[in-house]
Amino acid sequence: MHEPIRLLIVDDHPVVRQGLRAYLELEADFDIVAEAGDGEEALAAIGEDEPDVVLLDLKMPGTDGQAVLERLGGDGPRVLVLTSATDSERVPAAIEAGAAGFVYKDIDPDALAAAIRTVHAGQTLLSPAAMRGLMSGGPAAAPELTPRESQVLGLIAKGQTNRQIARALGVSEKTVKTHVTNLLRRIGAADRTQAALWAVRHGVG
Amino acid sequence: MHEPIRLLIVDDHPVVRQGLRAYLELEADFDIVAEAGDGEEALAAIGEDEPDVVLLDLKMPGTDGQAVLERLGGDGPRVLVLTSATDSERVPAAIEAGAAGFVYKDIDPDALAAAIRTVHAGQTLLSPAAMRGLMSGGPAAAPELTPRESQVLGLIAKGQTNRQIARALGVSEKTVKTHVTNLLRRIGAADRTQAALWAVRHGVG
DNA sequence: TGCACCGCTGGTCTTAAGACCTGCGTCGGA
DNA sequence: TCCGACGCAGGTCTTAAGACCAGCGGTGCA
Repeated sequence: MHEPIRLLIVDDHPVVRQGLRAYLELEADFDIVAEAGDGEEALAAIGEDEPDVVLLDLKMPGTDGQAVLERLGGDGPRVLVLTSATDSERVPAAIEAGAAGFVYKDIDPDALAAAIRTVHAGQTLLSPAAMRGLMSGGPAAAPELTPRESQVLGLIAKGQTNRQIARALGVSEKTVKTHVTNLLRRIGAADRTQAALWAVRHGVG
Repeated sequence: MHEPIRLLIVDDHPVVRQGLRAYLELEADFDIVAEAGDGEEALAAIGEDEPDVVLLDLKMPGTDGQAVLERLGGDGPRVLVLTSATDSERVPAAIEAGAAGFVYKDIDPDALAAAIRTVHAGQTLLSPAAMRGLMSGGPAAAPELTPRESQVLGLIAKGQTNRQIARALGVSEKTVKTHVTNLLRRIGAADRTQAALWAVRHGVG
């Protein structure tokens, strides 16, 4: 009778956490012992709930995934980094800090379950080719925004309110809100402030 | 019987506009014909209300003061730039674009009235020494934030919410809000997004 | 001693923001 | 024709944000 793998899901977006929980709960050998929305909560959960494997998003406001890894110092649970195309430049540093591997957030459920079992078994999820691919080239590609979303993001990055953007573009505020909601989801930002900072980092606007 | 000087006040902060109106209304030879909260409103007001002198803040989200000056192309009303210690690096470009002078926002009311009359009379408010002082040295000095305000601003610039900041600093959210309110006023930002962008530009955080 | 500044915190209130529901019309491609 | 993407816009609802009222205690300076 083997013990289930105790999992902690760490991501600042409830949608991502819920999505991961929804399919990880279907695996009989997984036990999701906690969720955390930021690094501090994650560290607390690691202390209290003693997960075997942490699914850790690196990009979180405040105490982020990298800080968690550094606080752990290679001790404790195995850490599987959740990343996305826009954030993969952080992965090498995370591996350096003790992560046992990484998966893309849009990985299919079976592959994710397999990745969890692999790191739990003490292996790492690193192939030299994959690491080289990650480290080659310049900044990560920006996610695909529609032309209008890019335009709205550019104006957010100039500090405009939705109302101002609506006026500038000659559309309703409701329409702007829709674009904002959509672009936030695409770039993985929780709010406009993060979106503005993202835009600055990625040379938008 | 001479005509009053028709004034347009352009600043995105209602507090600033109200403050200016409060003391300019006391001058018998001034007639405040309009206010505007951003560059587009300003241009519309210039077309409709035909001010003689525009008191123009350069730093506004969206269509800013510089854009207004460029759109005017040196035609139309005399423009007196409202600036603050943190924004004086924009003044030379504004003068280049046709502004007739500049005053600091914290100027005393009598001096402001005199400045308005001066530019209205066709003169400029530029002394070579003042311009040299503006253009010498590097980036403008940051306004004086308290240590705590700087700290909070740094965390805003990392995309944190008030709640997250409160947790990170070990204080109440109420306290964070107070610091935010105070620092927004000091740096002249209308909201946290603008504050974050300001911080990025000024190397805070 | 009085005052200003600082950090902390409570309260009330308004509103901008954002999530999530919906639907329409246009366009392009299978 | 159907479907997805896109842009536009309506609706409902929650809540984070921010303004502005207040107060406390500590510190430093005139």
